[in-house]
Amino acid sequence: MRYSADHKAQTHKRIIKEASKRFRRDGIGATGLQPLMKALGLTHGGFYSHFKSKEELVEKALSVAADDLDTHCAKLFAQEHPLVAFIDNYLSEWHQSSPDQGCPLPTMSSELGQRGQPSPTTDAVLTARVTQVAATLEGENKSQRSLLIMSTLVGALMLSRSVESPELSVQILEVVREGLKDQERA
Amino acid sequence: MRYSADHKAQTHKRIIKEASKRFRRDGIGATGLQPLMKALGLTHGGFYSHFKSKEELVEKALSVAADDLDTHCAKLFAQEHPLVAFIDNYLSEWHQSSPDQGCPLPTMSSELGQRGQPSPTTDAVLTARVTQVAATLEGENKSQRSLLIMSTLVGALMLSRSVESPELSVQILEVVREGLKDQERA
DNA sequence: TGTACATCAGTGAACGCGCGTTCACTGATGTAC
DNA sequence: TGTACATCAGTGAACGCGCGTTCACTGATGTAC
Repeated sequence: MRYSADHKAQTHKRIIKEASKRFRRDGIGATGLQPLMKALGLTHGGFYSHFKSKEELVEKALSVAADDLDTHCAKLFAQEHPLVAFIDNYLSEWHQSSPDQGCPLPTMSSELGQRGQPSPTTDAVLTARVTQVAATLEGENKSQRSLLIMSTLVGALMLSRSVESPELSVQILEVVREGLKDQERA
Repeated sequence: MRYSADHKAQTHKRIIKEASKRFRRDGIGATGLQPLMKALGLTHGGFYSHFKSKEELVEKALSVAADDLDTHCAKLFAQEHPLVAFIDNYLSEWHQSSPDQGCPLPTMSSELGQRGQPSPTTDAVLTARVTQVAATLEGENKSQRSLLIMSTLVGALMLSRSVESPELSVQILEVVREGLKDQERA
């Protein structure tokens, strides 16, 4: 059943979009292609007319997650207090409970490292944020301090999501959020 | 073939030990019980005379990893400059390239969170380190500042391991290591 | 001390399952005449 | 404008594979007499 004009491109995008959500929410290994395609109302066989392997999808999905994040962050950094806006957003309860729509670093990077298939996109996402954050800083060693801030944000969000106690989870967000802002104020 | 006295206890420990390495190095999902038992010179069927499920092994292995870390950290915090020793060790190139022998937080916590089986041991490991670090601090808000330091360490190590570029990997270690020490000196 | 028996850590084949991937096929649409 | 044909996104059964788990079995050792 041949479809009109850009139907394939649409489906292609839909697969990547859904994958980029699932990879971030459940992890790469725990995301099956069969359930993924089924969720889009498609059968799994058709997958390979879009991608040559799961690995290719991983790379594309990570890339799309990176683009989403770029768009999202552009708005934050356009605000009056860009660093405050970024930190508050990164460690918001919304971000903590929406891994499928957020930064791929706390969810996907450890698995990508363990798989031995590290992606240039990981580096790109990290350096993009480091650059944006650095631009908001005053004084010396901007990029170094920015890298330190990013490490803290990624670590805090991952821990906040992984911890069993809801109180500890919230505490991590709050303490790190306020601590980081205090640090750069001083 | 019945074995002498404490033979079972020995094997039990060996399984947990090997699992705690593999879970940290490869991830939980990517670690098969069959290869794990084979690596110990055993067959996979015997696994269930030691544990009732893989999940039980995960919990025990995480617990052992936590104990290893406790022992290791006790030495560091007994040194003259405990915080410096701890930070330097946590972000050392040895730790970065030995996930199977190091802190389980950067390797296992995100997967535990994603699996929806968060473990109290995750919380225990984190709070143990937070308490130890807090005890070395001067001034106010010790536990808050300690939690911020731990988030930074965990995030930095995970990123350093996940990033593609070796230069960036080393840079993360160095910058965060020195940045954190500077911060607490000031 | 010597023999019969019970124990049970470990064996290895088998279970169903979901994985990533392949492939012959379908059939609605676009194109050519 | 109407008809014949080519295209190819998507179908769905099947592939081999490794997973976690089960289970009837083995056989060296400890125990009982």
